[in-house]
Amino acid sequence: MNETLIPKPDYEAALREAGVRITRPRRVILGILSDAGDHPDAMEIFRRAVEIDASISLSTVYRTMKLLEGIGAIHRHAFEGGPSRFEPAAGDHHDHLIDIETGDVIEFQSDRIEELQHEIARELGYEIVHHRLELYGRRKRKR
Amino acid sequence: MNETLIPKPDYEAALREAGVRITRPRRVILGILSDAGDHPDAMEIFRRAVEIDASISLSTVYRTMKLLEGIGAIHRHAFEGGPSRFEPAAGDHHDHLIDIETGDVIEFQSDRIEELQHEIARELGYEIVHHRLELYGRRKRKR
DNA sequence: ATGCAATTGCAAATCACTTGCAACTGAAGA
DNA sequence: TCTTCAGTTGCAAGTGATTTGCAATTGCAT
Repeated sequence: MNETLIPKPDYEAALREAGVRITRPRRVILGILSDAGDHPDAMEIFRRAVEIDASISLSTVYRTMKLLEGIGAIHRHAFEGGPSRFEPAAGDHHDHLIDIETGDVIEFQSDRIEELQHEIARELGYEIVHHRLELYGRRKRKR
Repeated sequence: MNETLIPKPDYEAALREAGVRITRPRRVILGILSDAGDHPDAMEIFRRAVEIDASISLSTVYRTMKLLEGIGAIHRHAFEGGPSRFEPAAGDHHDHLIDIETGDVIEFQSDRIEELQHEIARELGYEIVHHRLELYGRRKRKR
């Protein structure tokens, strides 16, 4: 859709900065993440990885996702009733609308909602560390 | 805090209406849910249940939660990084603020946010079936 | 090129549930 | 009240997603 508009995140630099090795399996997984336009889960990433290097293991995919999440390079989303799905952390903050029929994920953003959230938290005596806003919906058939 | 203000849901009537038996284990679990002021998970409900009737099994707790969720008597919340937690469906809609230090759950409600959500979904060509809004925060120390 | 701690693949383990099955029990009817 | 029997239960085994132990491998700083 608009892949060309999104700058590919430089994962290798992030790894180097985190002081971890840039290994072959990591390079493969990172490549997949860089040009994933969707929100794949670990198994899907594994499937794509095996196409490139058959020796990669699912554990390594999980370990790499955890590592990348740890250094803040990707975000993990545990949408309802399914495995975690991942996306590059690059780009600005957004929330998700999940098509309950297809599993498609649509990103959206609302400053107004963000504001309201902080306002609510503040009133309750809390400061938000992070939040989760997911809309589960069904495509309206145009009439 | 305000247990006395919340009407205890009549679970037994709900079960009867759903045409299922009111058994001893169910009565015990229902009793626990009725006066749970918190948002316990299955294991916690099981622990409380065993106090009352040592023969209750964890499977029955899970089966009962699924049953109650199915008839709409309770809501299931899968907060980040933990097992599902439950709460009576009685009372009006609200979202949750989770204290990331203690796990405490605070309920809040914002008509404005609800409105905005529908507006956003509509603009994207979707109708919301349900949604999930969770704020994860830390208590502000009063100064 | 060498050394070795970081990393990997594989298998086994864990966590939160779910399910198969034989025994048990509400509750509708005799 | 007593029967009857499909709905329920406890227990153990099974799942799906993810994590972990460990021995073998491999980046990468000498």
